[in-house]
Amino acid sequence: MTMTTAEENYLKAIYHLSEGGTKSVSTNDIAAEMKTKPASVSDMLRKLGDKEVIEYRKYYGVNITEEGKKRALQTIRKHRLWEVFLVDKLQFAWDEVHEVAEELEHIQSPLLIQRLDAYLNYPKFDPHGDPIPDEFGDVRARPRVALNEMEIDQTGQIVAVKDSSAAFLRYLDKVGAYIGARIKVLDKVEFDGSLEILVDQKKTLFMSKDVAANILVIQS
Amino acid sequence: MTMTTAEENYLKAIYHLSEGGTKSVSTNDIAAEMKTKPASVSDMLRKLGDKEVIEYRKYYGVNITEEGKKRALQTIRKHRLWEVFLVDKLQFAWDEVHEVAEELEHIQSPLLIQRLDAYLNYPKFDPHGDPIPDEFGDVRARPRVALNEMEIDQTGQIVAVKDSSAAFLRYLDKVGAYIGARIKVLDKVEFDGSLEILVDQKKTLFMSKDVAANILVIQS
DNA sequence: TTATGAATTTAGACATGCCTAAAATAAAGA
DNA sequence: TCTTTATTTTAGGCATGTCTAAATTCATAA
Repeated sequence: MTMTTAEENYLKAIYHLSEGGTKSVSTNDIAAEMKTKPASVSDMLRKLGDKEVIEYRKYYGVNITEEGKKRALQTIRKHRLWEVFLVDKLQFAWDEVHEVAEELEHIQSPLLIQRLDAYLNYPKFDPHGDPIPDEFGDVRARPRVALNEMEIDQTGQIVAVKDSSAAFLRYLDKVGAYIGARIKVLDKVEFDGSLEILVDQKKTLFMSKDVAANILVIQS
Repeated sequence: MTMTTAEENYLKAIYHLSEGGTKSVSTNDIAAEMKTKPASVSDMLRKLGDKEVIEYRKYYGVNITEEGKKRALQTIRKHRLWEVFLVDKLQFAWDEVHEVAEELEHIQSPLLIQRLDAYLNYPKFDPHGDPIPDEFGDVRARPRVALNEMEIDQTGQIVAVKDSSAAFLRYLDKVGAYIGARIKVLDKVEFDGSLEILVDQKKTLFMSKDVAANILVIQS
């Protein structure tokens, strides 16, 4: 069973929207992610349901199946391997690679991906720090550290929070330290363990040791 | 003005069918080349005519325009650069690369091609010995030598004949030494200058110096 | 010059993937 | 429970690119 480029893109979006939660994903959310209209999404969900890569109950959103997850991870694997290629071999900057990888990921050739993987020396993470699934869809989680344990000049990406209270999340949102933000430790104050952080290469912000201890980071 | 993958493929086919001759290319020939039906070709010719990459007079075949030639050569450039990448970097065999390159050539990113070209060290020929057009569409013709001038162990590809009489072409066809065949000189007889040739890595054949002098080869 | 046959084009269908507008459904509040 | 509102689906249309079958055009040979 082959999938079109559009089908692969929808499945990838559904996979990403499913990550973390166990709840079904809504038509509206998929439409927003794919930058299409809900009506187009309904059409596609019927098709993906027929192919049994998602479980689709009209009006109740979708859940991705095991088969669907496997497929999505293969596409993600290809995307991330190409990103490594573009950065490591062709000198692209890490923030220039996404669009091109979005096209390259749909090339159909298992041999190509196998050879590319070997050529890149079996990388485990892409230039954004995201893990590259292996050919079976298994991913190696990158070890997380609390932000307050990082040293000056180390960089990474915020991936989670320990305290997910609304108040804390509101605070993070306010200062611009969202999940996914790329950060660098500019300074650490000996006296109280507070930190100065550079967010997304532009904004600096100060936070107490207690706040930093609640933020989980993967280092890069 | 952007072109779809299908349009690019048709234009490339028309370019190849135009090579050499100055005559227009027929709908039937394009259909054969593209493995589609003449009716589908007619549809596409109208579209390509509207875009002014071909000159299309109903019932009289098509001629490619200068703009069309430029576009076709860009696609061919991408195809051949990817072939070099697959063979030089990913250890593909020269006869395994065509299908994959056929997909890769449609990736839209001038920067990618520019970087790939540099990374491959600005190759002038692809693994089949075909010239790679530069970014302006100019091609460097590979120098041709008569087969009888080649030395033992040298390899190349038959690209033309000096004597194109029907009798000679019939002879070539009979022994399997068609235009495009990849050959290797296995032995040369001092006494009469006759040669032993390996064709397409499987068939060996003997030919006189006079026959060999009529066969033009690009060396690889 | 006209008829015949081959090449080509047109007409009408179908699949994919998108859209807008209208209808149907679910969920939440009175 | 009933009604309102937001979400979702369906209906119908459009563009691309394919097909078969029918109509048209060209070119050749009687």
